[in-house]
Amino acid sequence: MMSSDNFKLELFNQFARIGKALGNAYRLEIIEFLAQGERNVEELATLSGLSIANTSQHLQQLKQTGLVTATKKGQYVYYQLSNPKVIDLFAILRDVAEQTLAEVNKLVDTFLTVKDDLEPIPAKELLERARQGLVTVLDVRPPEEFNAGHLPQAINIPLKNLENIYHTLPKDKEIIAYCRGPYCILAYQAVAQLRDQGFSAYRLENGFPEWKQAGLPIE
Amino acid sequence: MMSSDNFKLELFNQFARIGKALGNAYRLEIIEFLAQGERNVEELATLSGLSIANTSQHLQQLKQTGLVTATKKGQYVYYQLSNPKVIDLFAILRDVAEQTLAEVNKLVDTFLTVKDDLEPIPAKELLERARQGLVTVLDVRPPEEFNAGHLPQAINIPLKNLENIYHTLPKDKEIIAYCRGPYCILAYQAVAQLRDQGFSAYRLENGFPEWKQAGLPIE
DNA sequence: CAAATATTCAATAGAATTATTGAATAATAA
DNA sequence: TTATTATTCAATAATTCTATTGAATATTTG
Repeated sequence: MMSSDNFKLELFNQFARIGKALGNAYRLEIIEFLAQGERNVEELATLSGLSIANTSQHLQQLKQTGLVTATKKGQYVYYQLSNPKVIDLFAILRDVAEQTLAEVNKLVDTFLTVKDDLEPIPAKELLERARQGLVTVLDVRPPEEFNAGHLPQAINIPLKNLENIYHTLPKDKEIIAYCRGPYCILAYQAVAQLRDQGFSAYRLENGFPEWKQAGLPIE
Repeated sequence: MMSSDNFKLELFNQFARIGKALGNAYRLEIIEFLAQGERNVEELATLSGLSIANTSQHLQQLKQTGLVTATKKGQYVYYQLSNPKVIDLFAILRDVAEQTLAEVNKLVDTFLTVKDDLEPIPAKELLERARQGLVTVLDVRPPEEFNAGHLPQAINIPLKNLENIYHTLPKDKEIIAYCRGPYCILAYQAVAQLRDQGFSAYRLENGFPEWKQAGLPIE
């Protein structure tokens, strides 16, 4: 019979497995990608810039700790987050990092120079204003992520297309841009470009996964 | 100027530092001890069974990731959690582990055989019943953790003293025992012993730190 | 049936992590 | 001032982690 000290150590070793799984930048990035919707190995490798073998290795680790699940479709293996709480876990990990690691703030201050987040108006108010056509909600993620789920009334203009399309946007409406998460550069760059063109543009602080996890409506 | 890919990788490397810090069973245990109140190196070494040098090494890592802070008092260095959100982070990490790692449930089912948690009666109701003297709230942590903070109306009987003291407890009142966290064995063992002696005893599901983080009153 | 494609596995090398041991440092007590 | 105590540092060895490379496996296409 296992002693209570051994039991506790074994149990905490299991908890530590989750910590280890999150202890690598690429695996965190994969989690962020999967938070937008399921992806296959090749897509994840391309998105992250890793080799396919290395991507598969990281996915095996995430799978073995139960953070992701896999589904075979033909010869493609699609990966999903196993549980929406993984989004909450990553969100609070980022939050803690933001508050405890000076380097996070230094990086953000240096690189993400478009400062003002959207004033934290209630999500319900944003939804109502969007419904009334008073603001443009702009999703700058790739189309397949938009298709997997997005904010109600959102339009999808991936950042790389923005330069060619912004002139079709009404200038008399505020634009609220959002992306994969709170540190997604695409939303920052979109807001910067739009402001350069005279638009009144802001960034939603969180991304689509956090919005969804908050129980807010999605399409 | 840092490219946006580099920026993202650097930022996620910072997030990964938090994951790595949590990727070791002993550091998680230290976090759980510090969640009850500040401790010095020697105390933490004794509680965890690690050498003082090794304990200090783990503490340096936790300090460098900002999860703990240190305060010198005479020749003693006292460590604290830097931020109560670290308790939330550990709680959700456990929660995710519970849902994704079969081994967690296997360990718990095998070792913690006293099954019924307290029915999830609202904390407010528990508090009111304690105030009216209808239940006994029993804190089985060591006295220094009890002194650092505890549930209102709680009495402190460390598990090792319970055998000699339980006869002083009123048998006509339910006993609600709590400890350091949801998997703390001391509360399980207390409940088992009390039931053996004919008491109507249950375990509070969470520990003192989670109670506190929920904004519930403490003494 | 063979070729192509997607993915995983296995082996390897280098880097990172962890525990141990002894030395060094800082603060207090005698 | 010296001895004691508490803690940290540094070096080392063992273990674990990560990326790479090539092979193996599974599925689809021609």
